[in-house]
Amino acid sequence: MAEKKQKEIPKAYDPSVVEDKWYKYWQDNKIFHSEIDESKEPYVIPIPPPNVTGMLTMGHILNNTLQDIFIRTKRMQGYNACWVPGTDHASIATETKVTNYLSEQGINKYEIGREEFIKHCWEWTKEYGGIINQQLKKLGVSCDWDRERFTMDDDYYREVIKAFVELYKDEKIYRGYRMVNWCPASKSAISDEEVIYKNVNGKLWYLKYPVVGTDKYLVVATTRPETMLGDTGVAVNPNDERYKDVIGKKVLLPIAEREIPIFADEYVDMEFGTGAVKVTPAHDINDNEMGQRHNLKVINIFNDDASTNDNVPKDFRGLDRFDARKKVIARFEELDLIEKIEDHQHKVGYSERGGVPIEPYLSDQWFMKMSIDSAGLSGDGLAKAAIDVVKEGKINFYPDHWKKTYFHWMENIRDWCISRQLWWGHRIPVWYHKETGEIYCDIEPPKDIANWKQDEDVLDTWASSWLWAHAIFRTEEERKYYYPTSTLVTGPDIIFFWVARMIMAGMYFRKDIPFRDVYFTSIIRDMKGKKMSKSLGNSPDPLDVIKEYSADALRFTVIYLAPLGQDVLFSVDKCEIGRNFANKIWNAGRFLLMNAQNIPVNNKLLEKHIDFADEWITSHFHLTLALLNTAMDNFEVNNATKILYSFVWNDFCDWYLEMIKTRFYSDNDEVKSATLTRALKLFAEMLKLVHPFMPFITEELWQLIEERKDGESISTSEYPKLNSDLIKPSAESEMEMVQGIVYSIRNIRGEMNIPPSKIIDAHIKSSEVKKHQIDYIKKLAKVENIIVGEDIEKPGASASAVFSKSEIYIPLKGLIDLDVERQRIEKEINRLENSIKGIENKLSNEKFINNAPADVVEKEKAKQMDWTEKLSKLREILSNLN
RNA sequence: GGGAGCUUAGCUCAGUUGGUUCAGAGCACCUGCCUUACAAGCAGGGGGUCAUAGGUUCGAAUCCUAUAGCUCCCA
Repeated sequence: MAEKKQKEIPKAYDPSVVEDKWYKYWQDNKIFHSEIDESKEPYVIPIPPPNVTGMLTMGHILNNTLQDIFIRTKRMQGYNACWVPGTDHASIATETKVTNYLSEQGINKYEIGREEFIKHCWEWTKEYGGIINQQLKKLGVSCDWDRERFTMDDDYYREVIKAFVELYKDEKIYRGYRMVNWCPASKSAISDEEVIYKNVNGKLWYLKYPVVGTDKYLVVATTRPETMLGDTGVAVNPNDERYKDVIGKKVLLPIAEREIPIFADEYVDMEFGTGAVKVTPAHDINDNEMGQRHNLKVINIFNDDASTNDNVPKDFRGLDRFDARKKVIARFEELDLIEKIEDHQHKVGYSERGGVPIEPYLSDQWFMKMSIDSAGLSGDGLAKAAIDVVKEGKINFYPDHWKKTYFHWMENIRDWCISRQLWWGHRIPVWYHKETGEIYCDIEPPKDIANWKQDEDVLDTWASSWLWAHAIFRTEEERKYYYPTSTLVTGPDIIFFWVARMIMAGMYFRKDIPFRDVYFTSIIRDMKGKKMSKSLGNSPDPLDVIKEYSADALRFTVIYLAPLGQDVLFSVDKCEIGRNFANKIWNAGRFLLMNAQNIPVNNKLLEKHIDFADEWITSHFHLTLALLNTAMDNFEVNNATKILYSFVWNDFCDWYLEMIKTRFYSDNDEVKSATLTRALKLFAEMLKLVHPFMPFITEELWQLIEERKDGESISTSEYPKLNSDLIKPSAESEMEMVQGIVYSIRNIRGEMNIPPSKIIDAHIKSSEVKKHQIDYIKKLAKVENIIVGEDIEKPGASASAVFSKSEIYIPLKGLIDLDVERQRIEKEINRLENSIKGIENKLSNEKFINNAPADVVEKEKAKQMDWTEKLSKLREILSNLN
């Protein structure tokens, strides 16, 4: 390690080599691996498993950086930190991809059969699976990779099946012939949550149905004329005067030539269309409910791919639903049964994965009981317990307002359709007896398997990932130790899909919450506010960004830009924030390490030659730590980055490092040594605070500071502990004064356009400025000679400033521009006058004096005195100038 | 139709329990600097009626009401 220091430290930080080197080091040394350790409290994060075939997005970057910040902080704070990574099998997404891939090869899924198809799925998974995890490693995430899980792993699979059986035996799962959201593209049911509603510019067709026994027509308005083939009634509102006389009569349904009843139902909106609606119980959820109320026939007119079936007239069979629409319209036109066609914008449900309009469709499906009863109190579904634990504050949401959304959904929840007509996934452990139709449900198949036929369906992916929080742990012993987990970091878009269901699963299977805190991340948008997505092409590839700016820079930038609960407007060039910050840290380290090549480090001198600058930076370090701890406790991670940024850049670099330079140039070797030793120690502590945010650069520098043992890492070093005793008001105020004087002088330099090369002097009239502060003021304000005294007279042709009780004069013979100086002073006088006026108004207001707390009044009075004093000094200066 | 969130400097955003050193940061802009850690930098500076209108209060960016605009979720 000694040679390392001798090496030239590059001027600019080069992350490319450093990042891969340390990630390998961390893995080789199992820094992130966790085992049960009863002496330590566990801190656990279950990763939201990305799709096994997914690619890293900016959303993943934000989400995983947050998790890494939490877990790294807790690890350093002495918790047994365990972050379990993994992927889910994404049943419908993966099956769609594999199906498409195979059909490109001319292979039909149904021809090769289930087993063969699943083999292809596994091949696909092996080829593309895990890419995302390799990508995550580039980000520096400290997951325990030895614990990586996949929802289709044998033991996880078994866990899912076991859960199904348990729920079935407890009568929480049932099979029913129900109307579900049918995706004709994947020929499967999907859940309510997988339906995306889009605004569609469609038409409203007004169709004339002849009323039987009259020469009149009843006009119905519809957005889906093709479904008329399945109509079994026409409904009107019972209060609708227009239709009172036709209720109870029948219409002759055109094309189908079938008589169907006209009936009254409160559901019908009199304002919409003509006030008369066609009713298709097989293909619309509301119609289905009306049909049940009025005992209507149910005629299913579609096959599972949404083409018309044999329940429609011959000419109309075998047509895709959109072709059927055209043909129905054409026939109505021939029959002169269209009254009019209007443009009409309405919402159409689309299948999230299939991308086609969903079809409400009656089929046999498996459901899980969710609902609470109408009073919202009990019910036999799973929702109740999950509502309670959030209400009782056992689980916290950040931001808290997501609770409202959560409760609203949970209280209106409907039973969950968990069966999918797919092959890639957990096959439902139910067998039907070939002779008797008897149902058998268990983990193991029936012994006389030849007499049974297994259900063809698999489970919804979320019906496997809802077990994630406990199923990631393999043994009961581990579950006892690691469960409940600590923090879940996820997007609000899956609050229903996943968060709510995990809570239900936790309460049902473990009788305990799955996690204590849920952090909902922001959504990453582009600079125009559009959501980043691959299809829009506005999402940068995170790996390119890492290559260009470094993982540390990307991490820091994303968090810096992402306040809790707010969306993030991101563009790649914003990563300069993180890159520049990393460079700043690098150069601060470089400065100290370069000095360490000439000045010996000696820990025995740590407490020697301490002055107010050291006390001040230590005080500020602990002040910062206090703020940082509070921010982290409240999950204000974005705030935490700002706290760190300002300490590192403004306090440590701008002031402290500049101040220790005066001592590095001292001729007292012990002073030099003590100063450097202390600075390095503080720098190392600072690196620890930054480490969870920027793991790579901090590890690199930490390792350069001194020789570390094999396998030692900043990741497992001890996090700084807050020591409030070290927060010293005396040092803070002393520093404040030095800074104030330095600012004043710099301001004069700046306003007067005096280049740094120009040597100036300062005369300070003050009883407060102490000898030991003068060197610092000289160095920081670039002043050659300073005269301090209580009776200093203002030298002629000088610029002036007042800070606190001190008057500062800069003799500027030949340099001073009296107009500029006058303006400077007048500006300051103006500012003061306004402030004082405000305070005077306040203090002359009796109500303020009477009502405001005493300390506030005192504060205002003190301010008034200080400012008035300062004002009179400035006025004097101004008048002398004139 | 119901709900949630947002509106502060040219841009992107902070601002916890209401108190003129809280009107702030970064970027951009202007001026001066290659000052032996850093030009990815240093020093200085300009810039905002805190969406609008009312209200509560001694005092409002902060609390309440209404209005306008934007975003999202649910039906």
